[in-house]
Amino acid sequence: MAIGTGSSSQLPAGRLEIRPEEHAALVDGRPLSLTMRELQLLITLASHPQRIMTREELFAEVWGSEPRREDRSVDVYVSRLRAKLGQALPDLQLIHTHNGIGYRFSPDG
Amino acid sequence: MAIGTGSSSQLPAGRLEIRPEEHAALVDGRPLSLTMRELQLLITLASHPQRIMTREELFAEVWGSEPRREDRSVDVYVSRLRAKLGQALPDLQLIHTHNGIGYRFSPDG
DNA sequence: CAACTTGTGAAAAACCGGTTAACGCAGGCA
DNA sequence: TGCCTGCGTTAACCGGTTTTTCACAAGTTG
Repeated sequence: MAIGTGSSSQLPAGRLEIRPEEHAALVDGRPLSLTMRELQLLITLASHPQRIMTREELFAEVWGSEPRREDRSVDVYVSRLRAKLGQALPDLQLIHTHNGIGYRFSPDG
Repeated sequence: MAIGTGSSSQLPAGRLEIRPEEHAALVDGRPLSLTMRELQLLITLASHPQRIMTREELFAEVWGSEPRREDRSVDVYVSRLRAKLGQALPDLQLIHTHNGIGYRFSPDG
């Protein structure tokens, strides 16, 4: 797993590679077809590995504002992201739910 | 045992580490899966080591209100907390009962 | 022992999260 | 312009989890 900090940065080991500046996320070198929101959510989560992020934090970074009280957008996008990641990486559970708090990205599943 | 005051603060020696701002409690680096109430109760207890805290104090800090007369919620959550802590740290008795008064958190068992 | 206190399991109620579907909007194009 | 397509948002449903509450067993105190 790698998050590119420049278009040249990448780690050799991981299967998932994220290149924010290229608007791309690759699994085994093949690009996932993510929408803008999905990609930004993935980037945000992956930028803080192992850290539990609240919906407010995620919404702030991806949407750039505060969610209204009952906003489920983050949930919906996490769901879609999981679906696409799960298809490319069936064996890994990268995004973990923390009930009552938020989500956590774990690079190693 | 360490209670993080910022996401960087941590003591090297202890096995239990609490990071309130990350909504996490770790034993030997591995996160306990605590619910919100359980975590808040642990944080509250651990924030006042060696101090006997009454049910009223604990309830006030965790629930943010006053318990009704016969409320046993604190007891129930202490029980659950002990169960989860006891599984991760079988040799330590971190939460002590003070009959007729309340509970006390002792970092060293 | 008798009265009181605490521990714990379990039922009931409330809440939360995953998912799907429906809707609206904007862009592309004939 | 009118249609089509894809994305983002919102709402609703369902299942699972958490919280609350209750009941009784076990422990403690005097």
